[in-house]
Amino acid sequence: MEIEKAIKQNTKFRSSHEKAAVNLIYTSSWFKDIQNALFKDHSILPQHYNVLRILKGRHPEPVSPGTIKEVMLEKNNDVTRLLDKLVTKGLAKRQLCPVNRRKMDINITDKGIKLLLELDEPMKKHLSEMKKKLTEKEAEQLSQLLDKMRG
Amino acid sequence: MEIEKAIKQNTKFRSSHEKAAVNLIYTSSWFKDIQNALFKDHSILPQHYNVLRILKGRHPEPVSPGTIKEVMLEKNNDVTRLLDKLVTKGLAKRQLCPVNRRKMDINITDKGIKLLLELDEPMKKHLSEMKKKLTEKEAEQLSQLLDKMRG
DNA sequence: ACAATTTATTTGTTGTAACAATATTTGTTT
DNA sequence: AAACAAATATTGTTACAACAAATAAATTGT
Repeated sequence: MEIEKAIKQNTKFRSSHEKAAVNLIYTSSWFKDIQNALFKDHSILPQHYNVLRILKGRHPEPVSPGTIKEVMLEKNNDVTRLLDKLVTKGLAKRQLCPVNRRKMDINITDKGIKLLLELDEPMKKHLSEMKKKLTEKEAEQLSQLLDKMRG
Repeated sequence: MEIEKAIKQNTKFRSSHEKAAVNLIYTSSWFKDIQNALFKDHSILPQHYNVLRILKGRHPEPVSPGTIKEVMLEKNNDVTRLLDKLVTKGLAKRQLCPVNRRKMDINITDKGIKLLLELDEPMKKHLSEMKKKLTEKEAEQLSQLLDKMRG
């Protein structure tokens, strides 16, 4: 559905750029609602999943909160308390970095890895839904436009 | 910058669709950070701005919280307390709807309209930044791809 | 070696988001 | 008309986000 109809807008947008901006916010919110539902059974949010993926990507190397923040999709988050939650849930562990004691060494645990494995199937299904809607070429094009938009 | 570099990803994405999904979240977060900064001086969030725009769009007709929720960009929000804030700040007013007393009549105030006017200039500037990065055609294309992604 | 600066993370606080539960009014059925 | 169901908004509660301030360790300059 076109964005005008999705938000029941009667007046036209002032420009294509404004329309694209509104569409970006609307679509990302729509997308995040779907993701939230995906993770809900495991009582985590998309941000937590994102961090677990980062940790697993470097496993068994530890990662510091600072590095996590740098590579996270949504940088605005409170990494300390986000990690608190993962540690409390037993999905990650946190130790003082012996080399630089200002830092923390964060690692994913076996339980965390297991959780990612469990989420693998639902995630694939989620992506396959997307593949029904966008061709390979369109997905690439979308990425390129988003890259370009950020300049 | 390409999304891989933006999030310092060493491994390749599993598919173009996964890349586009990650890029969507990353870009919308980036975009929202900019918007947050725009509204910060007035102590409101993008959601509040969005609601004020909706109210102004129908002014002087009142709008109910339910209708607001329907047409909001981010539907997940708590409309009641979002309106509480606007009312407290004197930007909107809330009265019982005389026709259907389950409903509330929400209106934008003069102060609210004035705030929108003040934000008009910064918003235009914001959009013109975007116009430097995407051509008219590209902005349209982006909207179309986002529409298509939602199916 | 010591003070000042920078880096890395945590903590405190306030505002907002998510979700379920609760009124309250209206509409529907018998 | 009374009972029941649906619609609409609010409230309560817990979790999370935003931002500033604080802590603590490493680095730099003198």
